[in-house]
Amino acid sequence: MLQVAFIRENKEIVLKGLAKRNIKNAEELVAKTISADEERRAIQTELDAILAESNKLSKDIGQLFKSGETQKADILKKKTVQLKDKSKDLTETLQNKATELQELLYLIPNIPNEIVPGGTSEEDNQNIFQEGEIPTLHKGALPHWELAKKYDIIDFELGNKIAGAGFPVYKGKGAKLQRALINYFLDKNTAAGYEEVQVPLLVNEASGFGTGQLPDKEGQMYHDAQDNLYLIPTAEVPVTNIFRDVILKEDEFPICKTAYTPCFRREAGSYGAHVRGLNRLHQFDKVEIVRIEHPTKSYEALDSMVNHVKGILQELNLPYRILRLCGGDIGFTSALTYDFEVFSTAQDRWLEVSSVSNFETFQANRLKLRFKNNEGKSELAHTLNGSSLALPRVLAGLLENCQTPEGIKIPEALVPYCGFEFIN
RNA sequence: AGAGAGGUGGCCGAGUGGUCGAAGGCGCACGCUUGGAAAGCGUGUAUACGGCAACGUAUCGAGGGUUCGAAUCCCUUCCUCUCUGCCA
Repeated sequence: MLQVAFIRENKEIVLKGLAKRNIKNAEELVAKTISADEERRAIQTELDAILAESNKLSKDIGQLFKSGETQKADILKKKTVQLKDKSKDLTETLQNKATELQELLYLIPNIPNEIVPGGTSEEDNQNIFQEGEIPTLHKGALPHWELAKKYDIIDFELGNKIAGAGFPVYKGKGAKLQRALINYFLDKNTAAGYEEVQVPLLVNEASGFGTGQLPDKEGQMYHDAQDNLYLIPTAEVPVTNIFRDVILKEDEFPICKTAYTPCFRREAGSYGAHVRGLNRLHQFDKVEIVRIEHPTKSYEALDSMVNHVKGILQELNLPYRILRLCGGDIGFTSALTYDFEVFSTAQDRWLEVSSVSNFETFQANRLKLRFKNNEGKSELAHTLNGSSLALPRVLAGLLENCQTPEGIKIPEALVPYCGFEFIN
C-alpha cells in the first residue's frame, strides 16, 4: 500500500507509474483518493477541536464538583452532552471516510521502478541475461511427466486419489531428490548469510494483509473458515510478517532470512497443457529468501539476490534466462521483479523457477515495518524476497535436461545430497 | 474441550472513576565526573493522525457500553499462562 502523503505530494509520479501498469481509471482513482484524504483530514481537525473542548469542560466539571459548585457544574454538563452528540456523529463520519480511503488505497498498486519496461503482457518482458547450454537430447527424449512415470519417481495419479489434481506423490529416488534439493538450496542460502527459519504454514488474516495477499488474492489461498486461517501460498507471508509492527534500529540492517516451506495455491482458473505434470501444482515445495533493507540499500540487495540465484542455477548446470518484468506483468505489490526461467528442453518452453522482487515500502507500509533513522524519526523499511528456489520446475528442468538413454544424470552439486548419481 | 488466572510503554511493574500517556525500576541515549572505564549524579527516552509551529487528538490486547469524565465499572471478543482431559 502506498502512503497517502506520498500520493498527495507526488501525484504525477503515481499517475506515470499507474500508466506503466496500464491501469485504466488511474486519474479517477488517484483523484478520489486525494479528495478522500482531504475530507478525512478536515473531519479529523473538526472532531479534534470538539473533543478538545469537551475534555476541557470535563476537567472544569471535576474542579467545580470538588469545590462544591454543583450548579455551575450542571450547566457545563448540559454543554458537554451536546458536544458528545456532535462528536459521536463526526466519529462515525470519520470512520466511514477512513474506510473509504483505505479501500481506495488497496486498489492502487506499487509504483514500478524507472527501469521497468512498459508493456501489457509477458510478451513484453525484457530478456536481460541468458546462459547455460541447451542440450541436444537423444532420440526418444521425454517430457518430465513421462520420465516420472518411466522411473516411478512421481505418481500424479496416486496424488489424485488422495487429494486431487495438483498434489503429486513423490516416490523413492524422486522423494529423496526433493529432500536433496531442499537441503542444497538451504545450504546455499545460509552460506550466503541468510538465517534459516521455520515458520507456520497457516497464517492469520492480519498476516495476509501485511504482505498484500489480502484482499487482492483472497480466492487464491486455501482458507480454513473454522479458525479463519490461511494456508500459505509462499513462505514470504509468514517470514515477512515476523517483522509486522516492528521498529528496527538502523544497525540491524540488513536482515536476511531463508525458509523452506510447502506452498499451497488454489490456482483457480488454470487449465490445459500448461498445468501438466509439475508445471503448476496446488502444493509444492519452495525455499524462499527474504530481506529487510535500508531504503538506500535495497536495490543493491536486489542485485545481490539475483546474483545469488544465478549462482545456484549455474551450479546445477541448467540453461536459464533472467527476465525483467514489464509494467503489465509485474506483481501488484512489486516495484521491480526479475523472473528466472529454466529451459525445459523436452517441452520446448521456459519455466519460471524464481521471482525476485523489491517491494520498497509497499509491504512495509501495511506491515508497519519501520526503523529509526539517524535523526531519530521512524521511517518505513524496504522489503524484498525471492525464490531460491521453487522445486517443481527445477525438478522438471532437471529431469528433462539431464536425461540420457541410460537414465537421469544427477548434477554433481546434488550428488552428495542425494547419495546417487543416476535415476534409472 | 472443561476450570481458573491474566493481558499496562523496549522490558519488569504500580495504578479500581478526574489533576494518568500513565509512579518506580531496568535498559537505552546524551552530559557531568574519570588518565580511561565502572560506579555515581543530571537530563532525555512510545506510536499514529492533524498542524509551518505552539500544540491538539487518539491509543493501557481489540470492539462496544455506562458516565460530564474510564487503564480503572459493565458486555462481547481475541490472545497468553496454570490445572484437568485428549493427543504426535
